[in-house]
Amino acid sequence: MSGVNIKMLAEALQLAPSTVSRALNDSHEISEKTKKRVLAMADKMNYQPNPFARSLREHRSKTIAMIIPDLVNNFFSQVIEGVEEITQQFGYHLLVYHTHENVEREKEIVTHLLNGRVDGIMMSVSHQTKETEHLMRVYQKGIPLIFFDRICDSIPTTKFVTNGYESGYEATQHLIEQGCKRIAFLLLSKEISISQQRLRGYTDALKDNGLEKNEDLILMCGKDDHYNHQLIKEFLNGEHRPDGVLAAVEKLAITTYYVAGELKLNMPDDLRLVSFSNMKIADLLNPSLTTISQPTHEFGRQAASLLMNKLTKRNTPDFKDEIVVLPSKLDIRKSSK
Amino acid sequence: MSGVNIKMLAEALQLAPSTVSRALNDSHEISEKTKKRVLAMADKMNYQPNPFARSLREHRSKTIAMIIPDLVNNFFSQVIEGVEEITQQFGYHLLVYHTHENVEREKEIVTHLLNGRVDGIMMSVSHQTKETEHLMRVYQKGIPLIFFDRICDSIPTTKFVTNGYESGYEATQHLIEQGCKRIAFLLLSKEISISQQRLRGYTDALKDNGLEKNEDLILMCGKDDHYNHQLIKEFLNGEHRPDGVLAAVEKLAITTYYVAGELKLNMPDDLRLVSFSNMKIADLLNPSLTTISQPTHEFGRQAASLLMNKLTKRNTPDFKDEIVVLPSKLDIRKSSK
DNA sequence: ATTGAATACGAAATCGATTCCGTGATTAAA
DNA sequence: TTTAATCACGGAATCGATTTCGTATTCAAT
Repeated sequence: MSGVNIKMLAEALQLAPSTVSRALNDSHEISEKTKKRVLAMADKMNYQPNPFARSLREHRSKTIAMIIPDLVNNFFSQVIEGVEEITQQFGYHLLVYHTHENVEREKEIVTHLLNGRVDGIMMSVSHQTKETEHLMRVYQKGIPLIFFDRICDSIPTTKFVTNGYESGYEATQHLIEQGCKRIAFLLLSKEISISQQRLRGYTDALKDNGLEKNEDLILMCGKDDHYNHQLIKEFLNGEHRPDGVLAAVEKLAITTYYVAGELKLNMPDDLRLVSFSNMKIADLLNPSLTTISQPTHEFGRQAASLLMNKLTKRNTPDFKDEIVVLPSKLDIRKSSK
Repeated sequence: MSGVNIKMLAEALQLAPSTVSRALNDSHEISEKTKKRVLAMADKMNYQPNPFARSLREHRSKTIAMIIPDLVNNFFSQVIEGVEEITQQFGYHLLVYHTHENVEREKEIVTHLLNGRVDGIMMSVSHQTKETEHLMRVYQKGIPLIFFDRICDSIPTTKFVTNGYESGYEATQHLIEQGCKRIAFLLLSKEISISQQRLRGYTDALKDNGLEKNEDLILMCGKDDHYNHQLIKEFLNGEHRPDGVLAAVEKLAITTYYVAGELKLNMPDDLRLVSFSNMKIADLLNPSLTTISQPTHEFGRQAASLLMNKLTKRNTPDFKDEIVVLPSKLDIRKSSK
């Protein structure tokens, strides 16, 4: 049934379990000769240490958790790739949990991880998570915690974000330079926290270019695609329709494509579009989509590296309460040119 | 540092640890009154059972592993979503490992999972994994193992695949009906195992329609995008260029779009294209892409359900050595119409 | 020759939850 | 009223690896 354990190994070698354990862990207390014998026998008997016995004793699991809202948006898939690249190098295991933007689900997951199952947590909070008590408990328990993208400000730890403000500003500036006079901003009401900086960049760019800020041009969309479609359609069909659109999230840009098609609006002539997005085939859309893309793999790699460093090196100081900014990149394509 | 354990709980309640354990597990040997007291105190002291102690004792981890080649292809992201949906319902944890199409990496991962860390494994093998000894070891160890999409025939267990043959046939038939005479098939050399059925569907459809099979129309592409680009460009630029293309994987369809653009080939007039793909925005490509999409979430849900059933219900028979087929769906769009 | 320190290993406790085996008390059956 | 069964719980072993104490030997130093 189960495999060989250290006791069986010890018996086969006519040694005590303690000696075998030390030999396997390359302790200086064991002679080279014995070490070789043990290693050889362990190999021969195909010995695999029991991870739970070890974790129980050592109070660490060599496992970290990644808690994310969703995967369908390929942003997080790409981040995971980056994370996994690092954790594998360190021999750590990666548990993945989805909150599906549900705060209650997030609480459950986080609470379940309070029992030591993981040595560290990387997470992106579910939209406007107001309550932070469950996160504070993780922090106070001393479990290394890192936020990325959707961060929680009130927890004093390191957070990785992208430069939403600058990107929003840059994208808006670009649209203005292309001659847009009425630039709209599309965002998901659920994503306020992350979209807010993008929105500020947008409004500041307008202001700096002497364009009036117009609340009517800021369109709050919801979760339902069909509803958004109607909303955007009315918006783009109105008398005072915008000549430029900056979408805070990819899915709203997609909907804009559909609506533009229905309304026979020609992009970029009738409407210029820029979107925050990590789509790989922006080039292939009709017209190709100007995007602001985040350094997803870098997100994963840097956050995971910081965590791995903390977990594997002795006397590492606690994470600084700071926000690390990884710049996004504006790729201008035909939808805005 | 660490949390409260069952012994501390017992002390606070003036009970034996064994009694507390039984009360928490709702044993019939414990009176209702005591159970209530224990539950209340456990709640008050914020007791969280140690998962490693439990796993060590029970020889099960309530964790399963998902081993996949890659995530960038959103096929697997979507499957994971389906899996996670099920595992969460059962309170199971999900470990994710990527092989990056590297057989050696796959062996390492699989071998590491032989120690009981997971109760079950769901995997999609890295391309043409010829050696199956490492998989056989998992099977012989008695760890429930399920394959999906990229399966390993020689292991007698349940495998989930999609109907590549029928889809390949249907797509080819569709292209023929649209008037294509010279239909090409694009595949990745690394993906032979999975593309082979699609290829057979393609060739049979040609045969059944009285079209000659032409080896020159079957294009083996490689891993490098740039190389593929050149290859496809020469292919589509030749004198005997095809008037229809069936791409076995999405990335080759993407490259075809680029090449068609460069060569000023008009789709669908000069070239009709159909691709196996799970892209969500096929509608938005220029022209919109006709796809054969797999039921990804269903893949994840069904495979995970089968596994959960096996792990949580007593006396479940071993997985049958069978192949479950989940049909793909042809969505005809402008690239082929 | 005696003391001191390495050297190389063994015995047993430990991590925290579960469970086998008892055992005193209460209740039901004879 | 005696016997048997049931109830409700305690004690201790157990899962498998690590680690704290020991201890018997060897070797060098005084």
